[in-house]
Amino acid sequence: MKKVRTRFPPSPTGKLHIGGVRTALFNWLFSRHHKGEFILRIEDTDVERSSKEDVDVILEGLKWLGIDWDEGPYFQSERLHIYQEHVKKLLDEGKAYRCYCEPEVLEAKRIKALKEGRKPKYDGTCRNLKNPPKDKPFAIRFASPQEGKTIVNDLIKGRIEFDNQELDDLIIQRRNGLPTYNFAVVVDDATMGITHVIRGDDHVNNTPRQIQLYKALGYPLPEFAHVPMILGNDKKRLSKRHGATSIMEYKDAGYLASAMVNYLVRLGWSHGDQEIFTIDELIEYFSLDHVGKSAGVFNPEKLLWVNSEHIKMTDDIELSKLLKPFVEAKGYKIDDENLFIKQVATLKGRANTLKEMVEIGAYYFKEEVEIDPSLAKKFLTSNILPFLEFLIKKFSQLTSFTKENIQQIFIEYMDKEKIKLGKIAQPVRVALTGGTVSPGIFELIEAIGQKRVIKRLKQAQNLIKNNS
RNA sequence: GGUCCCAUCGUCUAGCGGCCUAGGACAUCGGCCUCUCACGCCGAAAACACGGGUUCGAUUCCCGUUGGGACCA
Repeated sequence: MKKVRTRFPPSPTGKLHIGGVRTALFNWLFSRHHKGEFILRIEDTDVERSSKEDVDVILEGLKWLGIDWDEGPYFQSERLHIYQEHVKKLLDEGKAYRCYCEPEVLEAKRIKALKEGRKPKYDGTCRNLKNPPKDKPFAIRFASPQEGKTIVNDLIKGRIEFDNQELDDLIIQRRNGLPTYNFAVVVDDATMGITHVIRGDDHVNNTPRQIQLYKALGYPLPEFAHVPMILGNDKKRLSKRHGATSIMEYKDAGYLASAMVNYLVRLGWSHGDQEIFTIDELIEYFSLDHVGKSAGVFNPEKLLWVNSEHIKMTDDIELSKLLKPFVEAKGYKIDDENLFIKQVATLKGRANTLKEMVEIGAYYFKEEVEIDPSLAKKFLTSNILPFLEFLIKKFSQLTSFTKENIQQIFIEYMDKEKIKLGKIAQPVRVALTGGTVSPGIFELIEAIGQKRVIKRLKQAQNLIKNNS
C-alpha cells in the first residue's frame, strides 16, 4: 500500500478554532496511525483577509497540542505559478475557457434565478464563444462534463452520487489571476501526493467538482473522508456566539493540551466505551471506521471533566511545570520548588483546570492569609489556644516535616485530651488557609511548609488573644 | 429554492438482524466514605423521531414523512 499522506490546510483568516483543530487532529492521527506523513499547508490566496499574525497563531496552536508536521508549511501564495501552469494545461486541452461575463451581470442573474426558484447555475454564455472580445478582462472557467454521474466513495459517509448536470462550470482562475478555492485545493492535493483528504462535511458538495478537476488534470483520485461538523448547544454551527472557539483561549483558561485532544477526538469518534485516552492510545486506536456520521454538540462540561481526569493523570513534576505560569500570572512567586510540587499534588484531584488550581490553592502561594472575621469568630476561639500552643511547640521541634509526623502530633494531642479530629482540624484549617475548604489537614500542613505554618499559627494565636 | 448529508438518554456515544427488559460517559438527583472540600464508590431518573415495508425476528436493512445541518465561486 502507498504511504499515507494527509494534510491540514487552514486559512489564516482568523484564529485556530475548535472545528479546525479536530479536523487537523483526525488527519494527524490517521497519518500517525498508518506511519504516514502529515503535511501543513496555509491557504492564503485570499490576500485581503489573510495575515501573518494568524499564521503564527495557527502554528502556535498546533505546537501546543503536539500536532507536528512532516512537511510544510507550504503557502499557496508562493505556488501561484503552479496553479497557472495547470490552468494553461486545461485551456490548451480545451477543458477550460475564458469567461468575459461581468461579475455584476452574473450576480444579477444569480439573484434573479434564486428569486424565481431556479438553481443559480452559470448559463454557459462564454462556453462556446466564436469571437472572444479583445482587451476585456476575463476569468477562466472549467468546462465541467454535463452528462453522467460523479460518485464519491466517502470513507465515512459511504457512496454519494451526484448528477453531473448539477455541477456548473466553476471559475478556476479569477480575473485577477488568482486561483479559486476548489481549483487550488485539487492542484495542491494532487501535486503534494495527498492520499487521504479528511475534512469537514461542509465540503461534500465540493467533492464532485473536485473529482472532475482531478480527472481533467489526469491525476489519480485520493480517498475522501468527510467528518461531521461540531455544533453549539443550539445545534447551530459552532461560532463565537457560543463562547470560546479559539483553541488558545482554552490554553489560557487552564486546559491541558492532552485533554483538549482527548475531548475533541472523542467528539465524533469512539473506541467502545473508553472515554479517557493518552495521545499514544489515540494514535494506536484511531480509525476512520469509528468516526460517526452525525454532527456533535460541543459540551463544555464534559471537556471540564476530561480535563480534570488528565490533570489527575499527569505526574506531579510535569504538572507543576504546567501550573507555574498560571501561578505567576496571578502575581505569586514560587520560592521553593520542592514544596511547590507537594502543593500541586494536594490540589490535583480538586480542580478542573490549572487556573482553578491556583484559585483554590491561593493560600499556598500568598505570603499571608486573610481570615474572614465571621470565620474567625466561629472557629478561632480561646478554647483552641492550648492546641495551637501545643502545635507551635511540637512543630518547631520537628526535624522532618512530613505528613506522617504531623499526624502523630495530632494523635498525641487527641489521645491526651480525648477529643476527636473534627474538633481541632477545622480551626487549624482556618488559621492556615483563611477558609474552611482545603486538602486533608496533614498533607496541607506539610505542603504549606514548616516555617509558614508556624508563622500562621502564631498569627492566629494573636488574633484570638486580641479578640478576647 | 436546488443539491447533498444526518437522526439512540439533555449532551458525547456503544450497538454493524436475535446477546437489548438498549450498555458506558458528562451533567442532574439520592446515598456511602470523611478532619472541610474534592476524589472515589454505590444507586436513581433519562433515549432507539414517526409511518410503512423486508424478515421467523428489527435500534440495526429499504422507502417515505418530519426535523436538523451543509453547500450553491
